[in-house]
Amino acid sequence: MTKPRSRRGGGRPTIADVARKAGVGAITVSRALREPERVSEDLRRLIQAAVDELGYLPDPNARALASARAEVFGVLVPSLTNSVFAEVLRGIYDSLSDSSYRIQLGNTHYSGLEEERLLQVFGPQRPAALIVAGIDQTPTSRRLLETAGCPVVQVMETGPDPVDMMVGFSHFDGGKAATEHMIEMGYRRIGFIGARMDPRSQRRLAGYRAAMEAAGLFDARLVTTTPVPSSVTLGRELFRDALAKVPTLDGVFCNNDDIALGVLFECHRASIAVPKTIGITGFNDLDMMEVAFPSVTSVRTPRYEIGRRSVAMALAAIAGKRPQEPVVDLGFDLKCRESTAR
Amino acid sequence: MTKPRSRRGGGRPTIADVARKAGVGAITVSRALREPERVSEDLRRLIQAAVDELGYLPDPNARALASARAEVFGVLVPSLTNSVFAEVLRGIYDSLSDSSYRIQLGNTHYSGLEEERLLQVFGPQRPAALIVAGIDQTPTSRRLLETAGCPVVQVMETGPDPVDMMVGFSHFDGGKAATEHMIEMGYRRIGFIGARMDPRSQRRLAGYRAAMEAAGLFDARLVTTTPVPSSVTLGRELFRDALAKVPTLDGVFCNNDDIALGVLFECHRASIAVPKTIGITGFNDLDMMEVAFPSVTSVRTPRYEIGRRSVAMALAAIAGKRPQEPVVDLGFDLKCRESTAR
DNA sequence: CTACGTTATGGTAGCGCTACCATCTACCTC
DNA sequence: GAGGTAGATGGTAGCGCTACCATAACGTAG
Repeated sequence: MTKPRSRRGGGRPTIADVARKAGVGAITVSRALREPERVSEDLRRLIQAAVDELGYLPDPNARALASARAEVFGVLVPSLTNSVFAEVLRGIYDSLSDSSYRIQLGNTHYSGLEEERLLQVFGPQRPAALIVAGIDQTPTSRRLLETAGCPVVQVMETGPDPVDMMVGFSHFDGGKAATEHMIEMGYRRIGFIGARMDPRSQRRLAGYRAAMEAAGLFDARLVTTTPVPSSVTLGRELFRDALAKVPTLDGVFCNNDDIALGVLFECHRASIAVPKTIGITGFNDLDMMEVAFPSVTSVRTPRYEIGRRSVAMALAAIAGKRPQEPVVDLGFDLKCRESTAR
Repeated sequence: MTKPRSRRGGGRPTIADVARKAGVGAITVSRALREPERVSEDLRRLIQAAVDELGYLPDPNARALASARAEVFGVLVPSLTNSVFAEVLRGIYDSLSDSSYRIQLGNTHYSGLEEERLLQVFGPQRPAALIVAGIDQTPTSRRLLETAGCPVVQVMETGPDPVDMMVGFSHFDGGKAATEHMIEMGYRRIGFIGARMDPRSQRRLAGYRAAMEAAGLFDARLVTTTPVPSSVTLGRELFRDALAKVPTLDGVFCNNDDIALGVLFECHRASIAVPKTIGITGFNDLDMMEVAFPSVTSVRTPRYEIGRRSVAMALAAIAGKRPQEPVVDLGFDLKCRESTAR
């Protein structure tokens, strides 16, 4: 008359099985697994033996329900194919692979509405932490983040008024530094070429504009942008447009490296000398920019490090040790290469 | 003397609150939400009104515990930065964004051991489906997949003996087709350049070798590989090595497009004419291959479609409608471009 | 020797949902 | 009109864990 083992559960061992085998209470097994220091050495060993013998693995769903907290990091990025976010993700994953946290990834497609929807999906699950790209959440998203009841890290940028914590750098300063470098190298009719034009791109453009205006070089006709998603192909096309608009163009600051690569290829194709006739600067400094011919000047951004740091801050907050300074600026690094070496 | 609302839960509305407000049983609310067709029109409306008014959102953890099934797709890829997998992921995400499934992503770093660890983490959660890259799982991983109790889709390749279902294409055939094309275009001393050399790269190499041997052109010295992770930089270096080893080299079939791009840049830098002196073929056909100068011949692989199809098959299996044919070969498409147009 | 922390362990009562089975009401069928 | 069937609804009993509180055992102070 033994009660049928676990009608629904499929028969894998539960904490009660372990407790029985070890001759202790279920709660002690639970403790031994989560806070070993609160259980005596002897019992701990006994319980570990039972766990090993039965092949017991705690049920994360039951755990989450009972403790009102899932061992899950929710991560929201605007794009999966943009290698910039891929590197942030890599940093996040590498920092979390030793822990028992799972990662739930959402793709917002650069849409505030989609971000809201995903936060609504993530929220009820009570994640351990949320990492979101960008600082321009909609009011609804912001409220959802504020009421999530877990640490929140906004990544990629820094800015005033964090929801909770922030790790990133100033895109405005990056755009400004890149442009100033080109001016310094003697370029004058420097175009800005940008696609997608998400908030970060906008701030890079603002940095470009500030530098150009400070040098008395700004001209609205130098700016060529489109809301269309960025790609190498698009870089080529936008460059053609820019050149048609301003034939005297002598340099371009590209919104990102994909665009810059498109420009570079088009220069090859049209036999335009780089850096002599046209100077090129990219943004992000993907691996290939250094290898390209000529090598391309770019603003190196700490993507991987942003991922790592965001997890470190979240874990600290979970452990109750909130960082002194909730906003971390990791800076950037202008890599001057052949494409602007006039 | 009302009992304190939800000591632990934080006070958000539960299914019982909705049931009370709508004047029905809790189970009817549950049904109205999950199988609306089994509840009468009237009650459905009543319940929906109560749900909206209270802002009720079901607790996914409680749901998962009670039903022994989480609304989660577990996805395992070997790399986050390799844009090939990024596109597969994009396909998966796009196919799942209308559903209530969450996605839990694991990064195996091309390691069988890490794959095992991740499957061990994913398993106890009882995911609705598992999508894993590759068909060369370790025996342990294979057993974990077989006993996961949910649909499993192996993606990127096809092969005999699927765990459950498969969507991909033949890397061997792809490598063979690319090599045959180069032979046809008149190249003779065609090198193979490959990095990482995961199982799929190995099969592309095997395809290359088969084509070369069939033409009586194979020479072991033509093959240059390394287990080091692939990158554009590495492409350049391996090409230099290959050229030093076989100065009469007149073409290269590259393991992937990153390598091909590195080769192309090095040719520019060393003033080697492409396609005249050296022909180049890549693999995957990333967006930029068409834009490169000269444009680069490559094997277009249906990455995005693999992602979409894998989800479609998994969802069908969840719904009890297993596809007739569990192995789907999506093929590939050789894109002949300037880099091999001798 | 009593009072009182302090530490180690356990029992009970949920967490919020759904599987399972029971019930109840039409609506047939013969 | 008895019996059967299908469809709609609800009650009960968990799912496997942990929060909370109780208890026991052991010092240590007064």
